[in-house]
Amino acid sequence: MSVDTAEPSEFSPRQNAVLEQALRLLVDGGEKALTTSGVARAANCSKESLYKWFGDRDGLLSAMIAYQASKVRTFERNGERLTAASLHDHVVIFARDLLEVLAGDVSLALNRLAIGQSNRDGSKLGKLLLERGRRQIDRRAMALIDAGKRAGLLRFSDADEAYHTLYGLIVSDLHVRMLLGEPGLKDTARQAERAVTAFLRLYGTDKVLAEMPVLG
Amino acid sequence: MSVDTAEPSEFSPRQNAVLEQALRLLVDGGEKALTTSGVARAANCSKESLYKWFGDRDGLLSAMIAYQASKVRTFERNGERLTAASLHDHVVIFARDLLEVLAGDVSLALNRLAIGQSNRDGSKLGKLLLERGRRQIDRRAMALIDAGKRAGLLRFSDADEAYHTLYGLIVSDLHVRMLLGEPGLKDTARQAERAVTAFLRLYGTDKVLAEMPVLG
DNA sequence: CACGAACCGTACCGTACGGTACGTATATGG
DNA sequence: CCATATACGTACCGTACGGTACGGTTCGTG
Repeated sequence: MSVDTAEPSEFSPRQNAVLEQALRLLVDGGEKALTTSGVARAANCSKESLYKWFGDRDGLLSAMIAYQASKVRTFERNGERLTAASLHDHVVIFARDLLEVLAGDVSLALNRLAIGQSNRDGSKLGKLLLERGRRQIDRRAMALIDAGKRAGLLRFSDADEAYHTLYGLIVSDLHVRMLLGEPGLKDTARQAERAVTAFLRLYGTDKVLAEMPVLG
Repeated sequence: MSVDTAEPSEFSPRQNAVLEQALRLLVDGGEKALTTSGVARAANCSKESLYKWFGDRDGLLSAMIAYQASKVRTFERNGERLTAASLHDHVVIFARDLLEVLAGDVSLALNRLAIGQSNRDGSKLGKLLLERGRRQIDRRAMALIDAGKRAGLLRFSDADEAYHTLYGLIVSDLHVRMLLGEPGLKDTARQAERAVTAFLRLYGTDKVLAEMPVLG
């Protein structure tokens, strides 16, 4: 039940390999397939080592989340000058990346795992998942729309509110539907484009709106 | 396209009482607390009756979803004449109701349950939850925005797309956050108001936009 | 009242999981 | 070459769950 999060090389290579196998088991068979014996067998390690490294089953689950989060790296934007067109493109890319991440096997499996246990353990895993898994993508988006504001392309008083609006426009109820087992989105590109168009129509300044097609 | 659902009194009163207790157990202690023995004890019935009525544990879970869905009734709109103000008010009320439903104890517990099992049983429960639990609210919203269009207050080509936009604006990532155990929304009224304002700005005709405050 | 169906309470069975203990192998360091 | 630490594989234990069986009880019906 460790709480502190040391970013660099949180686990040994051997432990990472074990966590990788555990994630694979989880993705393939859901939480029920994720038994300590199963993980030990799949990773060719002993249960005793599992308990030594991760404490107990919950510790293993937390470690899986931390490990997966550490794998996702989002490149920071460079300080290039934003135009209406480039802002649009960047936001579209962000939208597509977001949808792709949320629709990923491992992401869905971990979210299902955390949600399934969230009203039993005081939502410890849920917190972890939100903090570790979401921070990167949130920061990227906030930096983007902040840059848009500084370039006089976006207008808003509350950046957090604007970001949540963007998020809702992009994701809608897709995430929950996928978590419930519905087959993935058909046309993510179109969905991303629609969302960004709506977002810019809501928060874009005249400089942006001037370059957008008229409604209808 | 959808499975036929025998609406009236799907279960006997006794069975409904049992399902009520089962839901209570689920809400209080999560899926782990929902054991067949526990349900039998809480509802003062025998396990044998449980298996006779619902087949097996999955049957019980499905019955719980069906029962809960049958309890939620959304009054149909009457054909009153819509104005810009009344459309706004109706959509705000819808938004608040939607947030309230999604934040409800039982709804969250059932969604967690279905999500937790969704990659094990072929998402049978997830399908059931989406079809039974969502249809009512979807129909209500579609009827509302359709009426708005017929009254010349809204403009869109694809009603489904417009509805999903509205849904995303209202819910954003709140549903998933709550499913992950985050404490509920502070100010649902404000959230609903913001969402509806944005929605009307995107899809409202001049008749609606004329009555809205200028941006900023 | 008698009969049968439905149902309750409990005891029971097989299984499978989380967690622990132990004997063995491999590697590292003096 | 030995000593120590680390980790593997397996066997084991207690527990708790899903599902079944059975005797006793209530209740509706002729």
